[in-house]
Amino acid sequence: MLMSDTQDALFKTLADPTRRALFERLCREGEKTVGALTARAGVSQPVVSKHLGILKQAGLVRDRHEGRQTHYSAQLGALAPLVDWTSEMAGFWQSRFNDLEDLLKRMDQ
Amino acid sequence: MLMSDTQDALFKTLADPTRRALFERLCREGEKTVGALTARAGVSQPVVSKHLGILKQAGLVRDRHEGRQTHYSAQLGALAPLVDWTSEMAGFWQSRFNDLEDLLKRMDQ
DNA sequence: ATTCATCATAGCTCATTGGCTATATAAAAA
DNA sequence: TTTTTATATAGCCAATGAGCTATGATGAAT
Repeated sequence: MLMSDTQDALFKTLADPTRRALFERLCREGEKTVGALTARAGVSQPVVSKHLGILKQAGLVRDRHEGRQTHYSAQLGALAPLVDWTSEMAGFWQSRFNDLEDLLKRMDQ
Repeated sequence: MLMSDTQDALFKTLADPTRRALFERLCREGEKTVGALTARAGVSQPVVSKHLGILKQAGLVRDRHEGRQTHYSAQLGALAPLVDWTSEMAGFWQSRFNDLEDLLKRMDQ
């Protein structure tokens, strides 16, 4: 799997507000059951389950089964590719500004 | 405009691979015309223009008109809310971990 | 054994959106 | 002035996806 696919999955996964809110709650409040998450999600339980499945597939959460309930928790390390990507973009930006040749090239065109 | 709206716009804007590729090229290679971008985008010129419009609306690029061509360039500062968000999530994570650490320390005594 | 509680899956619908072609706009060239 | 070039806009279509309800699967409780 290419890194760009990982980035794509991350951006796509976090692009949905409901899904991002679920992930944020897990980051803020720690492990939660599907029921607890549903209670304040503003959408139905199947929708919550679906979103959690997508978050899991992106590596952003993990699940732990305990009896008949499933506990979800945030996997913060999964955000690393996103941080890397932004750093990379910032790096390109800076190197272009520090590179006199490119600067002159742009003034020349 | 709320910050969460900004984050939403950023994530949504960068979720599309074609759009993200355009932004990446502008970060890597600096200012480009629509024509230059279209030449390697793999999609038609109107599609490129549309994506650039969306990137502009999200504050990720700016445009400069020169004669009959439009030059686009990346506005890296627009990524700040994204960096802030990831930092915030990491912060919640860390503080919860520290709370747990403190709790365990107290239980240990 | 039966019922209840919890979560996941299936199937549907509607809105969004990314792609296209055709065309409008506007500047430069002929 | 007419034509060509560069970009933007309009309008269409097909695919995606986020929501719903209904139901399946499974563990706990009665």
